[in-house]
Amino acid sequence: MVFSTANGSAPLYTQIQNLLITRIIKGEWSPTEIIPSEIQFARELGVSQGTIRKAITGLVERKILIRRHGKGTFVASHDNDRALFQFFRIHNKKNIKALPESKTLTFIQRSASAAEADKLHLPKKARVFFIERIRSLDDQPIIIESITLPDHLFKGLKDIHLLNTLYNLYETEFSIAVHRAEESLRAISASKHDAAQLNLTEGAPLLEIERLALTLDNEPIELRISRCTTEKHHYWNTLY
Amino acid sequence: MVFSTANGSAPLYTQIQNLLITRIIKGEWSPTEIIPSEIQFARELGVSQGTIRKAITGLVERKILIRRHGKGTFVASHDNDRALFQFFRIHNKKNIKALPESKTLTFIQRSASAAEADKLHLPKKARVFFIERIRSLDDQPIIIESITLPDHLFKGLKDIHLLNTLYNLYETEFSIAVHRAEESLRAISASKHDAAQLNLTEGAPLLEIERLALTLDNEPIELRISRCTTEKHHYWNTLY
DNA sequence: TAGTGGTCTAGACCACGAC
DNA sequence: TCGTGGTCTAGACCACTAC
Repeated sequence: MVFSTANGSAPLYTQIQNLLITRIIKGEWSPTEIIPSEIQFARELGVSQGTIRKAITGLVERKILIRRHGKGTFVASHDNDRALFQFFRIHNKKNIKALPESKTLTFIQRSASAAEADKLHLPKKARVFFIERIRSLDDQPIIIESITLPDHLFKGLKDIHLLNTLYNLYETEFSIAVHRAEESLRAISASKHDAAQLNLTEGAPLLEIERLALTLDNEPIELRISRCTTEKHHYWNTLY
Repeated sequence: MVFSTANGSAPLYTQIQNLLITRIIKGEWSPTEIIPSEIQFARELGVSQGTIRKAITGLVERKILIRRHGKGTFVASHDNDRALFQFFRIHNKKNIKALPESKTLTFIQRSASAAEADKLHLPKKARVFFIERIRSLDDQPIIIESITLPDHLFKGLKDIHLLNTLYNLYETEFSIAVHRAEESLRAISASKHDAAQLNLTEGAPLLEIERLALTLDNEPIELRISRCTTEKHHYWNTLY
């Protein structure tokens, strides 16, 4: 048995969860890839299938793994569904969401601001990619969004890449899997620039969403600031 | 066996979950009260303890029940912790929350507006309680909040009641348990009234949170509109 | 048909809390 | 000490997917 059973040690299934997470972080299996079956794991680790099931169930709940009945267990990935249902919270009046269209305004490399470096855990003035884009819902420009990415993680990123869903792009082209995102929301006044892009008057109230995307390893890899007009849309959340 | 095992029927643990939910809704056990032990349930329902455990685990995850090791399983309640950690999302710059102080400005009964009646599933112009209050964080007025309650559910509600945490009050005084809340967030401009109460200039951007609180039975029981200045605070959310 | 995850059982043993 | 929930096992059988 590879696990500690000493008095006071964590339960087996917790140790197995940590083992799985470590192996996923090491890249032993990538998003969308299948992991060994429960029975194989049970044999490999010398525990019962029930214990493996319990460990995997926890990771499924944390959206680290996905089970498919009859097929196997897979590392979670940012497909369009996840982008839309887990990570996009802007709804229209009927409380329906639609994947927005995006138009890139700016795509440059520059030095990180002090705030960006701080939030992305980068050295002062580290190089970053900076992207600005407009997102439209129902053919109306609703969101102006600025995205900052550490350039050492995204070597070779090109303007053309930005057509895809970003988190899917990070995964497939740069082997960076976003696991969770932390958002803080504020109300601000539209700048002249914001207002021009969103067809509003300067000073109009905008919902500002600052999002930091993190990997399973808790490394911040994207800072995204979205400013949204909420005349016809809103940010939706459910509390339990 | 009281359960269906016909081909195509839901799993036992799902049927047991539904049974438990039904019995909680009927009021067989109230928030904070203990429910029978797993072994008792297993005997009563003629299934194994493992199946009961699986059913209860699901309800614990949905925050309908709470387990206490060595003590028993209890119906979830809105204590201060839950109010603060699950249902209050306003943080300060250090990303710390503090339970706000409240000062009541208005406490009246009146007819519901069309929007209120619609959202609370009430007949047109049904009578409601309407409360307006200011909430302060760190001694600063931050939030102006208006609350609408169907008066038939809150018979005898008095101004004096409002000193408590509201969801706890609903539970203990009116036997109404809030299970979840749906929020929609927008940016708006402060009205003259808002601005005066929050020491702001008219037109300042405010974060407006419209919250509908629902019971386990999916009945809406409170409509709450909070307008927050986000100069020194923000709304915090994590996505997975 | 073979392999996967999904359900359910019966039972042993552990850890916590109240008495 | 007793009753509670918590962990872990071994095994039966079901349901879905692919071949």
